[in-house]
Amino acid sequence: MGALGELERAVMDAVWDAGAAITAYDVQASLEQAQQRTWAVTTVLTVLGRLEKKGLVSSDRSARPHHYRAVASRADHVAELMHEALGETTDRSGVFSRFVGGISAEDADMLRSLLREG
Amino acid sequence: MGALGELERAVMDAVWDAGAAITAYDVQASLEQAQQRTWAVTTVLTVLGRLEKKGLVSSDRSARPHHYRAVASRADHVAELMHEALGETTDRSGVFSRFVGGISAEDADMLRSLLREG
DNA sequence: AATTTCTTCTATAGTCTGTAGAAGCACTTC
DNA sequence: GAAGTGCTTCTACAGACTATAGAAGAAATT
Repeated sequence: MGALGELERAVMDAVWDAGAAITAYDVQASLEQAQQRTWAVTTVLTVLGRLEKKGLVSSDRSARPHHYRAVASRADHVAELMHEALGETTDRSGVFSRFVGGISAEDADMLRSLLREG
Repeated sequence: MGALGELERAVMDAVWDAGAAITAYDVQASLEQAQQRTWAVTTVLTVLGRLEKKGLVSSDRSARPHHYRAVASRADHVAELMHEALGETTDRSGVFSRFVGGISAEDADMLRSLLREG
């Protein structure tokens, strides 16, 4: 539900970029590499816990350094955010028109061909 | 920037629905009609002030009951949210594919024709 | 059993939102 | 011009959420 905070966002990026299940330590290392600072592992664990509560990650607690994985792909997540933004808006054509007007030619091409299929 | 709270959202809806510039009292009345409760005008004014700080509304403070208006249309706002969600995502086709897969046939038609033009 | 490794608990400070009273300013009216 | 009336600004507080991590507890290792 709620939008992600900055660190939560960074952690999700680490999880997504990992592709597979990773530990808090992996996330910690990934964060440190991506940003220019360090975080306590407990901080990372707290955030992972919150992300799990939000349904964005799931954990395997049988393995000893617990493993975390993204529940949905980044693409799924982003697409869902877009749907959420759209919501119940009645003026769909107005929204779509402005949306389409703001994307690159490449993006437009992709959308076009995706709409052809289906 | 930050996502809107529930009341902020309701206030924006009132402003958007008004179509033109409206006063805090108008918003108050609109809110009361839309929901099943009342708010102090000061509450509405505080929220309008916050929305102004966020750049979502602008105010004309020369008129005595100050007038507020939406800076962007609802469609603009929603389209911008969608762009923001998309952000720098590299896997555009993955996102678009999932996004398109989740919209109605009517929406798809609209998008298709909008993409044909331009 | 001692040590190391990892997790859970607990806690604090900061930001944001909801909520609105109190106090101030301006315009009208006696 | 004193007094109301209507509107705005100031100030404030409580609740939620986020960032942050130490301390303490549990488990695996030596």
